[in-house]
Amino acid sequence: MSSAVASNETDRQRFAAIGRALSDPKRLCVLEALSAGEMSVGELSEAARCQVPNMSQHLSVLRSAGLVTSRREGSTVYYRLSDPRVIEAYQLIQHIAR
Amino acid sequence: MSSAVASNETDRQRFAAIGRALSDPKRLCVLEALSAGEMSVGELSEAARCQVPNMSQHLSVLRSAGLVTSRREGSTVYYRLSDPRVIEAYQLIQHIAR
DNA sequence: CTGTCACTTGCGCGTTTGCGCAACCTGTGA
DNA sequence: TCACAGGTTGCGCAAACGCGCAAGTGACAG
Repeated sequence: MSSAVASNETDRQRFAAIGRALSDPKRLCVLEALSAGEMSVGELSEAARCQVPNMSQHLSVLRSAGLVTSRREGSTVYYRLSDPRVIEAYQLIQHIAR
Repeated sequence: MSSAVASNETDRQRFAAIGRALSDPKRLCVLEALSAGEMSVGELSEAARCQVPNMSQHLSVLRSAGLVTSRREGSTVYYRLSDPRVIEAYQLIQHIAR
């Protein structure tokens, strides 16, 4: 079966976690911003027009879904996409939405 | 810009609706089932091991996100994927989750 | 040690979500 | 007309979510 799609319940829960990470406009805004490269939490919160604690929570959702990774430099934390396919998936969704 | 990803707030809300549709294991189960072809609500509820009214609500989420369409034949309603790219997107998510 | 800057975490609130259950439509056949 | 099978819709509840705000942590300069 080349179009392998079938999976078990626990797998689907992991996949659903990714779907959930993609289910909020501000988190999508973060992905768009990070597609241009690394950004700090402060910069991202400005891009999404929300407060820093709120952005930190959104980033934690994206991080536990495995879509972004973080790196600390001094007191600043930089986030980046963990996988270029994340943007591919997002673009596919954009096309599906026409 | 070939990797066009930027969008405005209202667009992102539509994209987020698709993400939300992908954020539940039972709805993903539906997409897997429908990747093999049309199915009735009763068959889908059996595949996802849930009650028919519950499945009907999940299908309504998928339908308003534009991922599935329905067709009535007698008293039976058949659902199908509205776009083959839906499965592509789901497979991408599966790969991202490893 | 004391601020201070950059984040993260905890808490409380209002809203949304998923679910079971009952009621309601809508075709189909008798 | 009646009953029934296949779906949909409405309701109520517990759990999860997004958010603002306050407090906590970590790194670094003075």
